[in-house]
Amino acid sequence: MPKKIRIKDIARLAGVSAGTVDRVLHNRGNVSTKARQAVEAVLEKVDYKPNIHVSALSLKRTYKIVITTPVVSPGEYWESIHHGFRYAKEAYSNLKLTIEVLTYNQYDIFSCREMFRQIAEMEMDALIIGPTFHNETYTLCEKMDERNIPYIFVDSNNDGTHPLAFFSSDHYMCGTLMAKLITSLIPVDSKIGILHAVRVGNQSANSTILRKRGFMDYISKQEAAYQVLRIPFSVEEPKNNESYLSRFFSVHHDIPGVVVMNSRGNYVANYLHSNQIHDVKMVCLDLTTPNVEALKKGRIDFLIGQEPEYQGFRAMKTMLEHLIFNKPVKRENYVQLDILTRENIGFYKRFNNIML
Amino acid sequence: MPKKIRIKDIARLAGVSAGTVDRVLHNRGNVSTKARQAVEAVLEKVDYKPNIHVSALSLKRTYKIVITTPVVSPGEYWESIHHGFRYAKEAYSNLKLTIEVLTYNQYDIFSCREMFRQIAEMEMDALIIGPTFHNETYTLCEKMDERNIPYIFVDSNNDGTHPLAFFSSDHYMCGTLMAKLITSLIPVDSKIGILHAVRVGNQSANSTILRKRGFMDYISKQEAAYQVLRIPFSVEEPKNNESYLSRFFSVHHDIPGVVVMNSRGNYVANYLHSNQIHDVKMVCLDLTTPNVEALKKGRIDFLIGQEPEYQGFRAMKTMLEHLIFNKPVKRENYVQLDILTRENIGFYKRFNNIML
DNA sequence: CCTATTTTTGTGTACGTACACAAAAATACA
DNA sequence: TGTATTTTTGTGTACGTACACAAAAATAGG
Repeated sequence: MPKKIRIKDIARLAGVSAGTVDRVLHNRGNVSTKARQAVEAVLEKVDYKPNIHVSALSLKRTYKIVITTPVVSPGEYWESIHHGFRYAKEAYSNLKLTIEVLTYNQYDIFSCREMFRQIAEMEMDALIIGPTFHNETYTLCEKMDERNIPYIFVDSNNDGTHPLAFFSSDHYMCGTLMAKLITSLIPVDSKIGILHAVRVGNQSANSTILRKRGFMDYISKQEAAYQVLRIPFSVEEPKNNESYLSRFFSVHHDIPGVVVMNSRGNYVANYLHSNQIHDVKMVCLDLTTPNVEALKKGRIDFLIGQEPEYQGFRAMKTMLEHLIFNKPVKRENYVQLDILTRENIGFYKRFNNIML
Repeated sequence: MPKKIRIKDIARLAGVSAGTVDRVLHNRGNVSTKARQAVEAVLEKVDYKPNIHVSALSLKRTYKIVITTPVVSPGEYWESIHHGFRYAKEAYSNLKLTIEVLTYNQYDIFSCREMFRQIAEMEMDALIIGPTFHNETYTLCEKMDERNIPYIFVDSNNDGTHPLAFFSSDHYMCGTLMAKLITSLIPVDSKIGILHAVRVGNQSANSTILRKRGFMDYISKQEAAYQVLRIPFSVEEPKNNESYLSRFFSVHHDIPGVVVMNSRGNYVANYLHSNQIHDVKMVCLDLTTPNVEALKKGRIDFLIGQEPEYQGFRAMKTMLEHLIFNKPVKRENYVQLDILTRENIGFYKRFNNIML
């Protein structure tokens, strides 16, 4: 077992002092070419891994990180992502961190535009973005690129930008998986109800669209001729949903399976239950509190999880380790698509134990 | 934000020196009743969380941990558990650890008995056990209890013993889940082939038996009348398996689904493929390399994962934090039952990112 | 009451890194 | 060449904990 190499060891091997090694490691400048080369030569040879816990302990300066995401509601998807942020912050509680959370209304493009305009001018060391509107996000990122401030996406990537990294599920594959699951539950050639709300004002290839594409591509590749029927639904304006659903299910009273591609599956599941419409198999998205309840009660058959806590945790962790320890970063990070049933939901850890 | 409380702070509040606080925290003795009470009173009030990274840094003594599990083969279940052990060891690489791995032949009770006899007498600070044979494990644990050496199980618990903790899947629920999945794939009232090898010499309620029970209980609760057929198979003596399988499938050529409750699902999947028997849905266990391949090729429909890397990681981590930092331990730890398909297997992280 | 012994308590150092500051070397300029 | 200035380098301290060791207090024994 090779002994751990320390800064002091590198200094000795390079014939310089520890201070010089430190300056080279952190690009602090004020190092002669000769000394730099000597240190770099040693670094080439040895496998130096700084003890990040000690680094954190010795760190003096304060880092400021800004987070912007859609508004957070209890028990919902974005709350889980924020849990991840907080958990990472605790894991690095010996660092001196200032974290500012700024949320926008994901159903109001003007709210987002105004918030992003402010953020673009703020003092900060790094930015974490939960994007919704493509153009607004793009504009913000352009500004960040200009100012040389690193940013990381959670939930989705945003085309044309240059993030340090993103943590997201593969939305297309998510749709494919949902198709696979619903078709395994229902007879061949039958109808499938599909509910996906496209957000007004969002011109981008957003996650729901990608999911739908993955879904339809899978269906069309099957030998069986499924009939996919769109169920009207609006997350923004819930008042009409009851009537949308009742109209749909009175026409298609024989529909054997429904897929919901946003996190409101519980709404449909509970509608069906309270209207005594049984035997409709359901595949839904996200472990929101009401969805999990519906799953446990057997009103939803499969629920897909996108590791939101993990996304938040990793985004924050990656950013901190980049900023402070200069750790190399993997840019593309697709998270697991967890398949949950009432049988295995109880063991799903989310957060209690997983990290650190 | 409340400032972090340190040993020094506790000392000041209790009117003693840092050394005394240290002695109380670590039960090192040589503390007057008065001083102890003063310190304990302060500890009641404040939320002291030692900085375990610094603790590790300051630690002088070496800890020895013994691991015993079945023999490890490349790409198989137990190798993943050992990956977890190693990963945890790396995560705590600033600790002074001596780890001794002693494996036994899980198909030879005498090999196990002899190995455990030796282990019972060895010098060590802690033991991690991957149990197979109930009585042999029980005897070893009795000895450990006597010697006051803590032990943790991975993969299964062992009745009647007193482990510090165990990390295992809920095997009964695993069987239930497999039943749920296979019945969702095949027509009602059809036949199901089930393959589960009971190990010779293992009288205990072992994991396979529990899985079978969970499976059968689920099936018998269904309205549909499935017919469950046992497929003969021997992991220990593979030479007859080919003929077992050919006999079974020639009789039951119309069987629509097969469940394999040990990790050899790929064997059946590939048999079916090479004998042009298609349209047999398969639900199998464990992400061994050959199983994952069969899943990706579409020869297996659902694969259940039991987080073996996580089991190993957590077992080691829990033991270290107990031994060294005196961290409170949760005894019962059931791991996730991950449902994998060819669609989501690619995102399954196992180890690359998860921990630390 | 004094000394010897034991118990209790406090102090100091190491661990590996960041960074401030002082010291030394190199360079500029007269 | 000598002094001033800048660049480069080395040293020392802090961070929070474990633990060795020395100092102080309490107790025992005569």
